Amino acid sequence: MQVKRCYRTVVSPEEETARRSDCPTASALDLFGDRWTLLVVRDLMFFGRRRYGEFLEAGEGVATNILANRLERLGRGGVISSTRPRENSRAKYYYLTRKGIDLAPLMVEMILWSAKWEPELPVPEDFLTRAESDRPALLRDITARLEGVLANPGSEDGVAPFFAFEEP
Amino acid sequence: MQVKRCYRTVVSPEEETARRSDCPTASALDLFGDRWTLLVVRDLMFFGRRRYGEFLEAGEGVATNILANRLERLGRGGVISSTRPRENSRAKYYYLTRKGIDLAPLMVEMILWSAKWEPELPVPEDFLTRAESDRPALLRDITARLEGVLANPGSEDGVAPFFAFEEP
DNA sequence: CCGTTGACTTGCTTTTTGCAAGTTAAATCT
DNA sequence: AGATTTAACTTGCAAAAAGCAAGTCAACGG
Repeated sequence: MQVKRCYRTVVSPEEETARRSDCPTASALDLFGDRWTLLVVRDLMFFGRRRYGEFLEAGEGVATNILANRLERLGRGGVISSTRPRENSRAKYYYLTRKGIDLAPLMVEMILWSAKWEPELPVPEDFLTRAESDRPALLRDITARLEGVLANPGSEDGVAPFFAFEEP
Repeated sequence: MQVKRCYRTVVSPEEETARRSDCPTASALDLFGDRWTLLVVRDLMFFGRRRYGEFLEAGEGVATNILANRLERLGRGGVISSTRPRENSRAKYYYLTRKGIDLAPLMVEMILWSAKWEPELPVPEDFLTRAESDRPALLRDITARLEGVLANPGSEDGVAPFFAFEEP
């Protein structure tokens, strides 16, 4: 069994961007194939979180260095970007780019799969029924909100969480 | 910034199945949030690979122990299962369960996202056009093939790769 | 019977993760 | 205005996971 060599990204100084293969699946996994990256996408997409501190408090307990690393990776991957709301502000708002917004179908399928196969997880009923009855419409809704954020990413107005996923 | 604790799976003796949170996204990532797991799903789903050696030779270069670990994890997660084609045969055929087959929409969205945003990757034209023109039909086609395998997983007949992804 | 193949396991090294503590400049309070 | 707090990170170190090479062990093929 002869096997090819694997070359992969390095965490530290400047992460390489070499990809393992030309497979689209492998290439996507090179960018977000880990336990944290898609959670920040989720936070941006469904929970209206957009700041470092908000991601940290999201509940799953990312380490601060890992979060910083994943934000950087997503940024270099073109999935997110960031602005300061005002000049010289220390605050920083992250937001999904068009490429990031385009992950919505993937995220929705992931949630639906989990909902179906681990029914004890709390997924909002109306999310499921809307996904069932008219998925394209649901996706248009999600996308439209995110495009609103993208159009004015530095707005200091809070971003409303996607209705189906408001937290208690 | 107060942050909650993270508890996670362990590789060695008996992997725990504790989940980090009730979020469906986080829960899914607990199962397949890494660089290799979904590649074996891809192999089973699109390339007609179903044996250990075939996964190894897939081109991305998984280490043998990692592959064994991921197969075990997917098995425990109910995504795949395996049979021996004949009694006392050492050969072992892996196959997607219904839960695994249900990952098809996720996988397809992932491929389409990669194809869109990294256009230099070689994705078969007809896959893209079919996905564009009638995605449900494409998914039914993929699913039907996999259900064929599931109905007779020990068959020693080769599984044809999904037409769109045949290799050179 | 004997070397080969297939499906792993084991042991060790390197890389990545996790965690706690530290840094720095803006924002807020007194 | 000066002191304190907060936000967004770094840094250093320990623990876990990934990567690599080599080994096992029972069928299989000749």
